[in-house]
Amino acid sequence: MEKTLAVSALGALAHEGRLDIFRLLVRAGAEGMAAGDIARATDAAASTQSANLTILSRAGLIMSRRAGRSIIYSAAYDQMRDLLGFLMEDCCGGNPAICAPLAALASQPCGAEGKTC
Amino acid sequence: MEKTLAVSALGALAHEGRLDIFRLLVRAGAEGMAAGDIARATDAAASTQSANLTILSRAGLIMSRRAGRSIIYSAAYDQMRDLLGFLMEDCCGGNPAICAPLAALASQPCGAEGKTC
DNA sequence: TTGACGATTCTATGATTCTAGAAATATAGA
DNA sequence: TCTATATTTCTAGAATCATAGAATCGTCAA
Repeated sequence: MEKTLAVSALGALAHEGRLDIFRLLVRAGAEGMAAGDIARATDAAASTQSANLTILSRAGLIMSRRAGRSIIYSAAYDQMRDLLGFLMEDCCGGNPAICAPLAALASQPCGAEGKTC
Repeated sequence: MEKTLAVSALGALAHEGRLDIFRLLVRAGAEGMAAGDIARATDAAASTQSANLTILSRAGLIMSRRAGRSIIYSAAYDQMRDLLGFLMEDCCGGNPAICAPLAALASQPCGAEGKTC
């Protein structure tokens, strides 16, 4: 991932409303959620909502598809993975000590103690 | 990690200059770097530099200590790990599919193909 | 104590971002 | 076609952020 894209993705997530939207979509899975349902869930004005969805889209963190009158948004898991990979890649440069606990965190099986995954 | 802190950390990193500083410090390891050396490496005005260091500090991503006339900054690896953990925790909610490649990414031994770590 | 140096804080200006109302666009159904 | 619904785009004011010069603070060495 390029630095510019990483900055844009980090900026998109650095907003309480957009972080809420993103987490909602990640929880919603591949089928996604309609823009209206997202707005209802996060209690935001439609136009504000739409602006935030655009920002997340442009950062590549979510995708959209039309279904009738609704537009369905879903999380772009690949991009999420790339972003985390980018951050982790940097974290290892001169000090692999941080890698170990991170690897432990990620490789722990779902349902293990202290994990929601 | 609390959402507010996560937003603040993401916001701190969502800036090219600050991302550069942070990556530099992560590479510098636990001994850190003096503010002046960072400014020289990133080619920034002293006051701009200082403002950015303050923002990263307040987000908990870096720490500082005085050494004579210099102030030495170093990356807060724990906070970095917590932030990644927070993002990963969310990514697993309803769709563990993303966990697997992430775990692979993180648990891959340093020096493996396609990894800088 | 004085001077030099490293760094921060103060300050003001310019740029960007946030927000939501109003208008416009796209689709479905009668 | 006409109407209702879902969503986006347009717009402008308010708020926040970014930047760097100038002044200040803390430390060291002579």
